Amino acid sequence: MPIRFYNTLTQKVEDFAPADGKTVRMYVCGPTVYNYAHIGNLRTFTFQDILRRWLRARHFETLHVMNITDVDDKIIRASVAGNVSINEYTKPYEAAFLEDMATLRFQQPEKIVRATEHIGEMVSLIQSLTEKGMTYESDGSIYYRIGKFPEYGKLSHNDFGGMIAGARVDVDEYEKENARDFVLWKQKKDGEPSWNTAIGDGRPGWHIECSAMAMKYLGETLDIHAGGIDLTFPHHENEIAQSEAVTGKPFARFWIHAEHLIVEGQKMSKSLGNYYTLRDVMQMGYQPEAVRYLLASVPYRNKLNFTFDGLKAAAASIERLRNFERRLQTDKFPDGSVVEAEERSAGTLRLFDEAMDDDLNTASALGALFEFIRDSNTAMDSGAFNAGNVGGAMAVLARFDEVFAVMTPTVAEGGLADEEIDALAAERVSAKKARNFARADAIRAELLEKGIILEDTKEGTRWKRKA
RNA sequence: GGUGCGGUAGCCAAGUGGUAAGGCAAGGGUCUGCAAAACCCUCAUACGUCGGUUCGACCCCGACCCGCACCUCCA
Repeated sequence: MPIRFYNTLTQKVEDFAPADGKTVRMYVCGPTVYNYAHIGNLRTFTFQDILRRWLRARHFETLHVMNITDVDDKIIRASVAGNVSINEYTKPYEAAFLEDMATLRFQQPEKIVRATEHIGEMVSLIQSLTEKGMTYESDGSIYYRIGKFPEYGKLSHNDFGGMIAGARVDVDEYEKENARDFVLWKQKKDGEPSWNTAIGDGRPGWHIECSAMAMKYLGETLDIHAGGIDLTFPHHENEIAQSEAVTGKPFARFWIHAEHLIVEGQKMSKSLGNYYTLRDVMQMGYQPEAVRYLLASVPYRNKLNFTFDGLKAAAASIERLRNFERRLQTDKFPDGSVVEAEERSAGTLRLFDEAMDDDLNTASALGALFEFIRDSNTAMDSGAFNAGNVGGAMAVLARFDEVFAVMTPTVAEGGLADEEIDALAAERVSAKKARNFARADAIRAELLEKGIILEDTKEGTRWKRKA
């Protein structure tokens, strides 16, 4: 079975393959760097990372472009208020975002592009639109004339026909022909940043940035355009209008949108006090892997209810996975190989892949994985799992971690090094042998304090870091 | 009002026209110097409500109730 994705454009789950059969040309709407990313943003970006990783797991190459919006109304307002340039204002947030990406183990897109570095491309695109009669000027700004693009609304499945047919609907302080016409180029305002270009002194509208950058790096028709569900309208609808009016070709073959995240059953908002950044959550003592796991475990088209109970459950689930891996690595199994165990590994791999192929059904993929772990543990307990089966089981975990990427613990800064832990663990074993249980327990308590858990097993003492 | 999504056990969540994956929590057990940790077992006569179609529906159809999102900046 091929990979299938739900395509917002057709409202159907469709078989996916890149147009050239090899490289997936994918554009994702990245952050507007006017603040730290919140966990809602990060849900969408986690989805994008899972998407990317799965495409690669399925042996496609990726040409993945993410934009960074570093000029927009909010940025300008904040930088003016802070009396700094927009560049000075956005740089720290851009750096923070890249840091968050790394913390959550997102693979780097092949290209990360900034709006302010592509003003020329935007201007050219606006000029092309003007040549086609798709624009008009009003008050020195340039607008897109949606009345000239009959397919407007095809992505969001809204029928704007009535309004388009109607005469002038001026609901704005600006003179627009149609209420839904959107700005391509804003005339310069005093005290605000601007670029002096062939189409005037001003700055680009938000929507044109993505059309211009996507087509520059990926060509006229992308394989995938992804983003948060809220961007469907108007942002992506407008991107289609801008791009297709110029090229006459479909802008993207697949539009994939991630649902939003809510917090404790409510919409996340600063006023409700349930607005969290990754930094906030980590300061509360949670590991980034737990955040990543939670954000990845609910299929991307469902609303995700982010709760701290859920975060704890995610950490516990990761523990179970790591415990299984540790058991594979440290237990002594009989020589040989058990056929059923081999079949179990192969079957799980198949189920896992099928679930992921099915529109990235991560919940179902996890179900197959945990069933495998339980059955494997049972087999180990009853001697029906041999040394020759370790490789197959490790391959299952590797497949899982290729996309979920949560198996390796994040080592806290200033934490104990492995060697120090080994030494203390060894000292405790000696103490135990000498029946000095007080000292042994003291060491255990000390390590636990630092997030290290000791386990006594038949094969000796082993340790792990708390998830 | 328009468009779209969803209501499955304490919580999260998958799923199929033939009678409910998985995770967490909880209870029981194995192991152990006691613990901890780990592992195993148990855990929805039931899938928002009411009708209909069907030999049979949680899964199809209709109505209704509830929640949410977008239609304006928003991941």
